[in-house]
Amino acid sequence: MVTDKHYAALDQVLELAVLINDDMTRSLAQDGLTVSRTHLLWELRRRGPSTQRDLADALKVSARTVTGLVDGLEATGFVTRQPHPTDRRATLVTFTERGVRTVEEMERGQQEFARLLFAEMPEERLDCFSEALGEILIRLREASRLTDPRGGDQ
Amino acid sequence: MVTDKHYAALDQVLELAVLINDDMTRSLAQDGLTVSRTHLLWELRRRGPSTQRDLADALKVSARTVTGLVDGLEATGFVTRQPHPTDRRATLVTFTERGVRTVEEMERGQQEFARLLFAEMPEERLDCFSEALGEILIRLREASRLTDPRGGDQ
DNA sequence: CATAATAGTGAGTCAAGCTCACTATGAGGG
DNA sequence: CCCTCATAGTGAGCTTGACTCACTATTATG
Repeated sequence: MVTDKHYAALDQVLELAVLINDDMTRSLAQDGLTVSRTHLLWELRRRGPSTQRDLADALKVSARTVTGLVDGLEATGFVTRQPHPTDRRATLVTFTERGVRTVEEMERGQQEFARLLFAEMPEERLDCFSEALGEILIRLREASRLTDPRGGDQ
Repeated sequence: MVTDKHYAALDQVLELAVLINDDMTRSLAQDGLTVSRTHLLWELRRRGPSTQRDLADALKVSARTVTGLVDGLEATGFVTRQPHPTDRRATLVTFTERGVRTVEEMERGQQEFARLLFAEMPEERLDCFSEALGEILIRLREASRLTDPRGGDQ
């Protein structure tokens, strides 16, 4: 049985997804940054200097798309392409000074965002929320794994 | 203070947004339907026959964009354009038979989705989740209202 | 009636994804 | 050693969905 409560909760979840998305889009529209380019920067931060191939795999995007994103990020001075030390086919994407600074700013922005969402929430409620959300994510990941044509089982 | 718990919860929320988005994109890629076209269908369902202007406002999108979406939906036979009875500048977008059937199917899909996410969850936890999410949405809407250049205060 | 506002569209731009075809390089098998 | 195949990256060109600007047709108003 699906009750009204379930529907109400679903509506909340959908609204959350939309608002989070909007927020991301909006907050990054400076300095020629876009959502996708920002994803790439985050991934680069997580992995350190990487080949475009590795970035493509990590972002679940075609190699061609990464070429375009890196083109953009290079043009605006966030990253540079370096020759790969051992594989002359590959290039290493690395941060510039400016890129590092920008990512650090984005991290501060995320801290701010966490504060906005949760700072006023009593710990008990946060725990409950987090546990429920954990359950939901498990189900969602499972459903996603089953339907995703890219076969998201890593 | 922002604690590790806050960060963990934020990560969960971000993952939720991504998964929900992916799910929407994937589940609707049939019959020439896309996310935006589907949004328009939902809005049309909610409002009944509407002018493109009204749809543009409701979807917070330019009139030009709605023209394109309606073009697509008309081509695949989900909606038709009818002359407005009193204003000869305007056109009314209305469902075809097929459009109605499709929207009803989508509603069943949403029911299924609610079941997937919440059916196994004890009511207590669902209540707590929903309340916490409500708080969060209030803060998010507020933040969105402040930063949104379109001035989302209706 | 002249002017302003509104509804919709054509043309052209941009971001972000895709595929296909291509070059350059690397890795293995005879 | 060389021939073949795989891999890394890119050029060209397509799609969707957003945008703006300029335009037509119509309505509303001073």
